[in-house]
Amino acid sequence: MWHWMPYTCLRHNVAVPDLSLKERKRIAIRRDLTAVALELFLRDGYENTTVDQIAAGAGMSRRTFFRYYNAKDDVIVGKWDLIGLDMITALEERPQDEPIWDSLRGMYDVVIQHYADPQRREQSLAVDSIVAATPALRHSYLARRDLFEGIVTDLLVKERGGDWLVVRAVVGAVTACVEAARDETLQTKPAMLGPAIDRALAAVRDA
Amino acid sequence: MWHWMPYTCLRHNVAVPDLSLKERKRIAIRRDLTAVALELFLRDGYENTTVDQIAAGAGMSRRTFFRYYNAKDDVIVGKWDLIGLDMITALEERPQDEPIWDSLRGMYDVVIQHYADPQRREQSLAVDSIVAATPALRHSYLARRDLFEGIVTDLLVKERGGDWLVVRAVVGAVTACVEAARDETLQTKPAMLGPAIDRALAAVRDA
DNA sequence: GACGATCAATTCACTCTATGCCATATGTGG
DNA sequence: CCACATATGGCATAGAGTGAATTGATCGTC
Repeated sequence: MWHWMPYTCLRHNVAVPDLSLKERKRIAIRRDLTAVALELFLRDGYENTTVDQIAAGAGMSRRTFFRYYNAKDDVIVGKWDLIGLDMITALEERPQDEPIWDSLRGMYDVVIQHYADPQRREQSLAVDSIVAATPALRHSYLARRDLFEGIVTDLLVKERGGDWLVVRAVVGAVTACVEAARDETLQTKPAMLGPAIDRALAAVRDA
Repeated sequence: MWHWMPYTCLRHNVAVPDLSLKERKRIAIRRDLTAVALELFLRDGYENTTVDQIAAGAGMSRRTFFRYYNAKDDVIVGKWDLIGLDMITALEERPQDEPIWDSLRGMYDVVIQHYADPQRREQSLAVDSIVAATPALRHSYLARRDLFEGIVTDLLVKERGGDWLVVRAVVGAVTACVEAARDETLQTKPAMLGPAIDRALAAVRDA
């Protein structure tokens, strides 16, 4: 019942150079919905905002909202799918003979870049603050992260071979480092994200 | 709105040697509920089982069910809180000057022990199979794991000092190794859990 | 043994998410 | 202008979760 393969779906959207009018319309409406939702969530909190309010704010019925996002949390957590897409693309462009540890570190440069852009950063920090304040959204985020780790692991195993257990463990370990760095730096000193990631990675490697 | 500090609460229950009749009753009822739920979930699946059915099966109303478990998934995922308690106890008994990496590895012996006991293993494998088959429960499990990692990190930082970022990263990395080992071994070859954990840890350390 | 207090359980009503179904509107191409 | 596909809205429903008031059982006290 959960989202119809977000990554492959979105990837298709990105791969096709010029999207059809219909698809562009769809993306625009989704953007509208997230914008409205973000505003309401920041003002009233996630739990105190109903889907009806979001839908009404974007000028549509609740039923239509669920045609664009299959769950209330998707409207906010779905953003990560797009970043995840970029990360996977970045990972695939890495040289095949590179140690996966380094490939993964390189993959996460996408996130660092993302937060380096002031435009995106402001938006993302707002999202992060809502997620941090809402257990339910934190759960959704963790679920997405888990899904993402699985996809990355499968990709690496398929393209480079190797033991699934080992690859999965390394993917999880690197992700844990990034996550720790995110938690520590993001709200107060987002510029330090990169160094924090490297510090965490170094700590794990010679722990 | 989420669970009233499961760990501290349960710890209190365990610390106090003889529980009051009321509390023992409460624990017994919770056990009944999980037993009924487990049976229904295995037969019909998690999504196809309503809270009403579980409550009726245990001879109570839905409202009363929610007095014992604050959410439907708690009835199944809540088991991990107890193991988590044992793990934290095991961690606290570790020598203070031991490298945290080793302390954490020792802490996870509790899980290995748990699956070594044929009695508990059968029960836990049933739970695991349901969780594996149900995305929603997987999400709940991830949330519990995240909470647990936070508690462990805070404990280590408080008792041994050190950089939060580093401790959190190491905790996450070790947990990721255990999780990978669990995923690979549990359903098919549970006896190999210990070796798999060590293999994953070794792989991360000299990746 | 009766009485009153206390706490658990039940009942009822309600909100909100999510989904299926069918009618209707909004285009789009012939 | 019409037929057709698709997007949308409205309606109905199931199920999770919660609050409030009521009933009921248990226990100490006299």
